[in-house]
Formats: sequence, C-alpha cells, structure tokens
Amino acid sequence: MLSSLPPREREIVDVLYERGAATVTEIGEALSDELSGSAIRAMLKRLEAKGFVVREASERGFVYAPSVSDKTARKSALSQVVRVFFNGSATSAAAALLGMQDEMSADELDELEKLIGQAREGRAK
Amino acid sequence: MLSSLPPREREIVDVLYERGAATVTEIGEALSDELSGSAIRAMLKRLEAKGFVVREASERGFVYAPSVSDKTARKSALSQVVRVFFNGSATSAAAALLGMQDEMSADELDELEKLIGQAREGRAK
DNA sequence: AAGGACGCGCTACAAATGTAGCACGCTACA
DNA sequence: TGTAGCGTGCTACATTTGTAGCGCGTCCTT
Repeated sequence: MLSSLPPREREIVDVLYERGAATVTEIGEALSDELSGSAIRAMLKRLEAKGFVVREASERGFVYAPSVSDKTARKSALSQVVRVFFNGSATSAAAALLGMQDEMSADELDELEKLIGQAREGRAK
Repeated sequence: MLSSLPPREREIVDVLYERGAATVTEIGEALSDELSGSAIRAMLKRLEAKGFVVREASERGFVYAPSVSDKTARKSALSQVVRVFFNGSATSAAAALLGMQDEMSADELDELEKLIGQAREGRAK
C-alpha cells in the first residue's frame, strides 16, 4: 500500500504515477522542493528494494516506473479514500467529485450518465 | 497535507476520520496491529504538535479528533487522488468509482444521476 | 486502607528516513 | 588529450519515527 510509505518516498511514487516513467532528473524537476540527485537516487533505491518501483536502462540513463499498474493503484487509492472519508460509500465520493470540479464538460457529464446506466444494467441482471 | 505524515501517524489520523473522535484505547482497537497505549499516545502527541489533531478532556479520558474538518480533508484527499491517478480529471475518477459498483445500490445510482443533472444546470447557467 | 486496574506523560532507544558529499566512469568537445 | 560535464553508486550522518518501560495519580473494590 502506498500509504505505508514515508512522505518523501510517497511523493516520489506519486510523481511517477503522475508523469509516468521518469529519470532522476525529471523527478527532481517535478518535486516541490529542490533535492540533490543523490538524495533522490537513494530514495529510489529504497523504493526499488521495497518493490514499489522498477527501473530500466535507456540511452537517457535509468528510467524509473511504478511496479504496480496504474489501474490497480488507482483502485486501491480510491477505495482508501472512500473508506476513510466517505464511510465506505463510493456514491458519496462520486457526488463530492461532481461538486468539486466546475470544469466538467457537458460531454463528460453525458459520459458519466452513460456509465451510470451501465452500472444499473449490471446490477439489474 | 495528510500525505506528508509518516505511515503510522497517517494510519492514526485515518482512524480518526473514519470513526470520528476517539480515545487512545479506541484507536488501539481500530488499528490493524497491536500497539502499546504509550506508543499511541506518543504518536498523538506528535500529531498534536504538528497541528493535525486536537484533544479534549472528557469523563472517559482524553478524546482526540482531527483538527481539519472532514469536509476540507475529503476535498483535499480527493483532489490528490484525482491529480496523481486521473490526470486531473474528476470525471475519470468518478467513472472509476462507478466501476467499483458492488458498493452501489440502485437508489444511489438514482441519486447520482440527479446530481449530474444539477451539475449540468449549473454549467448551463 | 491496601490492592488493582486504568489512563497518563516522560524518557530512552532502535530503526527508518532524508540528505549531502565523494569518487568513478562515460561522454563531448576545445 | 585534458577537462568540463553528467549520471551513478556508496558511505556517512542528522533527524524523525516507532515503540516499550517506568512511575504517577485517580478511581473502584474489598
């Protein structure tokens, strides 16, 4: 679980999920505060040891990526939030999401409605 | 930000948000693994120093509560997840939530649909 | 009044985390 | 062919976390 990581390590894997695979330098740029390359590398080493990131060589140097698929990580992050803050109700969470962003386009709303329809079908069965 | 907390402290505030205000003993029961009371108290002390929890005396002893309102914390947790895992799109996040439908009743789906309608109105303006 | 059972804070300490510095190897290019 | 970069790994070290133990005061209970 991501939430079992110390803050800085957590921040780094967050960057990795946010931007996708990245080199040490790229990570450094994405970080909120300046941090020496070796510091970042040390973090990554620990993260790798713990099995949260994998690295692969490339011409640019090593690129690091999360070892857990986006899909899985998303799901687990979401259910974490749902459990802790929304009393286990995914619906309330979705509602809060709706309320949050005024930038939802009409298309997106349509799309969502469609998804609700599908969910309903699924459960009607 | 909650994500700037070390794992154990994080776990404790999570419990606090999940169950609402609680005593040391209650927290201990809610925790995944056994932990001595004094250990928990030490955590809470740090959490209090950092300003994440407040405590108040009662007959049962001290009760601890998150200092940041549920509402604010929810919002920030949600936008964190949205930013990191959904590329900033609240809609995608909501869609993913829908996908975890085992937790959604028909009524809830109705409710959601209604909310979408409202969101649409809002933007129609 | 003696003995338990709690809940509390303090101190101490091991382990983990966060960070910087150094030395090495591989470019590239003056 | 030096020498000025990069990117890398290693080691070392300060700080923070995670945890237990001790001694204290306050209620019950006998």
